[in-house]
Amino acid sequence: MGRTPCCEKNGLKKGPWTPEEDQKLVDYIHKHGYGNWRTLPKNAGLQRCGKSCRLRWTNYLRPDIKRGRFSFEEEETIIHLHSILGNKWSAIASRLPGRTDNEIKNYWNTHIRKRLLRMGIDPVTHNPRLDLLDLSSLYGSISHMQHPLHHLNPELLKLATSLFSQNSLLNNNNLNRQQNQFISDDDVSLPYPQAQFLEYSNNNNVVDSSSYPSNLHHDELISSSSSDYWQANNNVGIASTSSPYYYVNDQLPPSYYYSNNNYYSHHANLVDPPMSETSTFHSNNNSSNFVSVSTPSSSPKPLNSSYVNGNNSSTEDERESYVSTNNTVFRFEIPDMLLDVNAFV
DNA sequence: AAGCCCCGCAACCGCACGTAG
DNA sequence: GCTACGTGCGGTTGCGGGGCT
Repeated sequence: MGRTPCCEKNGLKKGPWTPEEDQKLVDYIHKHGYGNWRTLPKNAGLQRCGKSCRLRWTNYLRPDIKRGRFSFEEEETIIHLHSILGNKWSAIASRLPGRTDNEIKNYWNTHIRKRLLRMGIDPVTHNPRLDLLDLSSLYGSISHMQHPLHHLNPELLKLATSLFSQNSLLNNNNLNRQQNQFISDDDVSLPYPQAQFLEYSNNNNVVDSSSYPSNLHHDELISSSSSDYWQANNNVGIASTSSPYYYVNDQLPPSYYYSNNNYYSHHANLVDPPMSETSTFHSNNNSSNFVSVSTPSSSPKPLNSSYVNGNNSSTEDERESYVSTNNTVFRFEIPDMLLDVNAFV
């Protein structure tokens, strides 16, 4: 025996609400409160089903609803919570005062999701879409160096190891074997093999793993809840098993960092200048000794570096170019000469 | 100016879950 | 345990506005 529908469709209005209907609903709720949505429309003189009334009230008419554009902080919160909770819009909404699950869901689907896709990030897993990375070309360039270990910065080896460890290329036995030979002389495993951390400091120096807060251990990071915060060495960070990040300027949303008078997204394909579609390693003109690895950007929009921290002067397009996610970022300090892989061929 | 297309968002739909009788 | 009810939730739809040709 199936349950009866929430309302009889016959004679009940559907579609957009009129101001008169809104007023009736608001007046009734102000006078009698809400609850028992099935009988409410009849008592309020509305030709609507209770469900429709409830939706209208909770998503639009409720007095505590905050309307208008989402702030950067709200966006960051949504992205972060989504990386933890998935499509639990009501749970996410409960942490964003004044925002409804419907509003957040719409905003996700129309803005954030598309943005992540453009950035080469899987909006479901919040991981870079490594299937888009042409790691084989990178590896091919490195692997036929005569003495690669003598020339490569250990950080670069770490980077390559990390990337290969995540990439489906590892399923290729031949590549896997080569890689094992390649790194066998040194233990270059990342300190956090399952969770890569953005590492940088306020003065543009890369923060070594050893400078993580001394009382913060790997196991704690990996097992901590994703909303665990720690503060040490004047840095503020957030530990997240699904989308770890480590940021240092508590005035910035966690997806931004500051370097050489420019703000950067965690994702290197958002930095200025735009990345090439084909190369994997890019030198950053603005910070001469940084290398960023990104998934290819599919954004057709030009990028600029004039983003002003968090104010409302930027256009929506500008915002879209800069808003990032709390995802993994690879950022390593590598001498310029090492950037030219061909120099070792 | 008209037609078309795209996109954002409000609203709807169907299912799940908790609870009372 | 079964049924009906009330409500919550996530996915989807479709309207309307704006931009483009």
